[in-house]
Amino acid sequence: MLSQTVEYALRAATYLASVEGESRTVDQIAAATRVPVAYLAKVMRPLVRGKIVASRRGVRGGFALSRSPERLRILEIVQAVDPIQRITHCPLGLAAHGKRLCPLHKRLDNALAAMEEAFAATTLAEVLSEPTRSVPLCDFPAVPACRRH
Amino acid sequence: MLSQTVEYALRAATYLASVEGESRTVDQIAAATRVPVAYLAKVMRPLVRGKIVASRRGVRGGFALSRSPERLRILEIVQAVDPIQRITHCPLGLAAHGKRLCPLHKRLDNALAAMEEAFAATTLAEVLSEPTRSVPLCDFPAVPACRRH
DNA sequence: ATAAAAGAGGACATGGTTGTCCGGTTTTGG
DNA sequence: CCAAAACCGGACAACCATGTCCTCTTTTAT
Repeated sequence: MLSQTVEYALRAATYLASVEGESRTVDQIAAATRVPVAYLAKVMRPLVRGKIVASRRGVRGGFALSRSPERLRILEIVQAVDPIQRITHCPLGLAAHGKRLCPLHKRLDNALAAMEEAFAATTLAEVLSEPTRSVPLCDFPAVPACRRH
Repeated sequence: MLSQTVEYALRAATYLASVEGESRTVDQIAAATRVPVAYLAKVMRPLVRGKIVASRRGVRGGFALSRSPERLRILEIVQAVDPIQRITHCPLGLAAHGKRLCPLHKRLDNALAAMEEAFAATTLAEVLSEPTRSVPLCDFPAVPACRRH
């Protein structure tokens, strides 16, 4: 239902939020979030293009959130990586209705809207500061920051 | 986001609802709903297994809704054909939290729940008797019933 | 200047979804 | 009983999502 890509992107973003704007390499993010490194590298690209994260190449490079977690809604991450396709016209393609959705597809679009709404309702900051005592992304052990140097 | 399979199943069910419990062959349903015949045949099988529709083989056979549209929620069709996988435990697989969902996945599951809720909120009958003047499944022309005989 | 670190991007493998096809089985009408 | 109608089920093709790998480019430290 939700793609792996979305899952991975959200894990990465949550992790980057948890280190408070600091920069982390793909390897660090992958290790922390249990995502295949090589694939995560691909997932990060649309996040960069979508200005969710900023990337820096070269030594001491990596990825960092480009906005504060308070201003980053989960929906933005989803849309950057695997956009929710709202139904804007009848997939049957008959022009007779003009732009009006038929009842069935109106309902389907409502369902998509509900999901979109759920994603729009939460910021990354809220995920981090959940009222519960649990740690985001389960309690994967604190990941060492840059150990070199 | 929503699979083709779900889309097709819902079209088929809506069509069968629109003919008031009468039986229709795969070919008739496919023509009415603009779905590839051979694939629709596959989609119908889980609907049969899920008791959404009943099938009859042989001459004058076909598919018919096994319940009245008032009692058929869209969600049931979705679940029969391509079940919404709710998130019941952290996909990171760490046992430390026990059965508790981490904040991120709680939110994701909320989104899935919202979608599930939207599907559960509507019956096929409601799709057919939409307050708007539009015809379900767009206005594909009335499909002739069994012309033989 | 050079070497190492790290992201960017493309080529390729794998698996699941979508879609086609065909033979088998059940049912009905004559 | 026989033939036609129709669903059942499995084999196979095409395509996209997922995942791996390798090379290129950028950047920094020495």
